[in-house]
Amino acid sequence: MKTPGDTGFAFPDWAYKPESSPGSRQIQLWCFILELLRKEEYHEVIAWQGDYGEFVIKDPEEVARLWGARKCKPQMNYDKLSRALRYYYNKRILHKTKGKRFTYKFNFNKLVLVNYPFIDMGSGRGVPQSAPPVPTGGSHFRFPPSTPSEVLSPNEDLRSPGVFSSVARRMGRGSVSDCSDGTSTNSELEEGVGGEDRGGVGPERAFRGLLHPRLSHDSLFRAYGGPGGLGRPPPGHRVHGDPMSPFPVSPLPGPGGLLGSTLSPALSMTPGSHLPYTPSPSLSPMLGSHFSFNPDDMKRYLQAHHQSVYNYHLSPRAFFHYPNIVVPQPHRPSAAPDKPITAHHHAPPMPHSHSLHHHQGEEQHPSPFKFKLQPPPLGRKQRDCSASSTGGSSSSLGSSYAALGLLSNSSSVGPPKIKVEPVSDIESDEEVEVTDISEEDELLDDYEGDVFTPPHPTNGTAPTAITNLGAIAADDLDEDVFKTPAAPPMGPLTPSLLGLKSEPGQGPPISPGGTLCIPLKLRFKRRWSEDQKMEAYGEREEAEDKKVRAEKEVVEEPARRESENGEGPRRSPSMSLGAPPAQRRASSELQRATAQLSLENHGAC
DNA sequence: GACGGAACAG
DNA sequence: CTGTTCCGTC
Repeated sequence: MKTPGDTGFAFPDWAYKPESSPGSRQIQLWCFILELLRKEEYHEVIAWQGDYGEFVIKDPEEVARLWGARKCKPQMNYDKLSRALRYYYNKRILHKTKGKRFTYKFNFNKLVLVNYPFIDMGSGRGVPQSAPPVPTGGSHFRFPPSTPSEVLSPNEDLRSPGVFSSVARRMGRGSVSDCSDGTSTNSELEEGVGGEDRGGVGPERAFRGLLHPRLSHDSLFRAYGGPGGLGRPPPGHRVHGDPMSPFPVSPLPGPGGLLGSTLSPALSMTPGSHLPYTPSPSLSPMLGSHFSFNPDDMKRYLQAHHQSVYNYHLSPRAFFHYPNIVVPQPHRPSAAPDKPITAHHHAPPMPHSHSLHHHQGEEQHPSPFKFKLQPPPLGRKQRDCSASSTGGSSSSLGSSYAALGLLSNSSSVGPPKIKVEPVSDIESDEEVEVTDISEEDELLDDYEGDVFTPPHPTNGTAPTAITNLGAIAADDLDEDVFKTPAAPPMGPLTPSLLGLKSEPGQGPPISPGGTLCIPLKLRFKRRWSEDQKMEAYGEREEAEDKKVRAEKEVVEEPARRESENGEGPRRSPSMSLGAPPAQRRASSELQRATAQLSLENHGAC
């Protein structure tokens, strides 16, 4: 299963971002390092070693030379290169392994998360051949906090927790450079990613290819049954991916599957749990009136949410990332992820679970569902060139572009339909992260403590989950703490992912597979009531949000000036970050439900 | 060797 | 912005 060309992964060219971001125009050092790391031929000069994500530069000068060659900087030397590397510390892309010469460690949380979605993580393809040892022991996987100023730098929108965010954001903007210099790896990428795609795709692959990273792993997974859902290999199934791969490839065996492996503990809590969902009364027709489980109501209800989300929770940037993604065909609603096929047990009393049903037939394997991607809200230079250039070529690339809102025409969709699905989103995430640092930490700790089982020693098993360090922003643990959490093969992770830091007595029941067992109906109901509560909270939250913002941004002119480019307020008040856990949980559920519904509703597409 | 400030380049 | 180049410090 390795990719034909198999040099592992490559970064899509959208990552290049030729036009903007001067600094990212070319390959970035970390990409380059990764590139070397995955090629056997360079194992003499640089190789994975030690902890997960840790690598040692065996021949500094050679690496420098190679780097210099790549960048056309003949004068490059290790001293300079290392300076560049050091800059990554603050970005939390890398950190130094103290005490070991020439040894650094990647923060795969960000890198992988951000970059791998476009790669075939699902099949382990596209993963570096050589990879760092699987996590060994720590339960933590966080980066030492960067300075607050760094992390919360105004440039980062104040909300950026860290690299993860910044990288992701950059990605969204297309500025993250890809690892290739544009000459060497695109093909790889296509082969690796696109190539396999054609065959039978695993859902995750499809998702990844199609969606924005965050969207893909979080919302999508949740929407599609989360762990163990579609097409996932049976639990216990092999952990695939490169055994050595540092990238937590999807391969979580079993239910923890994509989610577990892909998501980082932190991340897991962010998107869903943080989902700052704040209902918008005006947009929620049903709120306050009546609610029934009849499909129409549900639909409206959810649509209202969508709207609400759209209007209040997504910033323009978010749109850029999730340009009206319409998920027409569900693959499989989250409700029945693990029991889908045999749904009879507890088939959720969903009114229109029909779509569900039919899919059940085809079940397991996922059809890569198609997304309708629509043009981003607006503005932004058209990066048609890139889109067109790759458009048809590789599915993955195409998807990537699509994800970036570049493929608007491909699916000539009329009026932009706004179906913002899984809201998990990006921006909100970020905001949340910042304001919720303390909670994040708690969550993380929680996660680490409870959910994360100590990584298996390098057993060549699946790499594990990538943690989202970005979310870790503030805390500081020293590097020893920075261990990769191993994705428990089975998925102890999931619970937290789905349940979002499920509190012992409170989270939704989780099935063994990590799937929620609550019937859809029930969930909706729950959501319903929560929404009502939330409404009440709405204002307060907003206020809080502002407060927080004020504190952080201080003089920054807030949003009074709603973006001039009518793209919608980039910072929506409701994006609130500080949503109480309960709300967050609810939000995530909403997301799930929404996704489901939306999927069903669009089944026709 | 590692770190990080500072100036500067693209 | 992402580096690159220098350089002083530990």
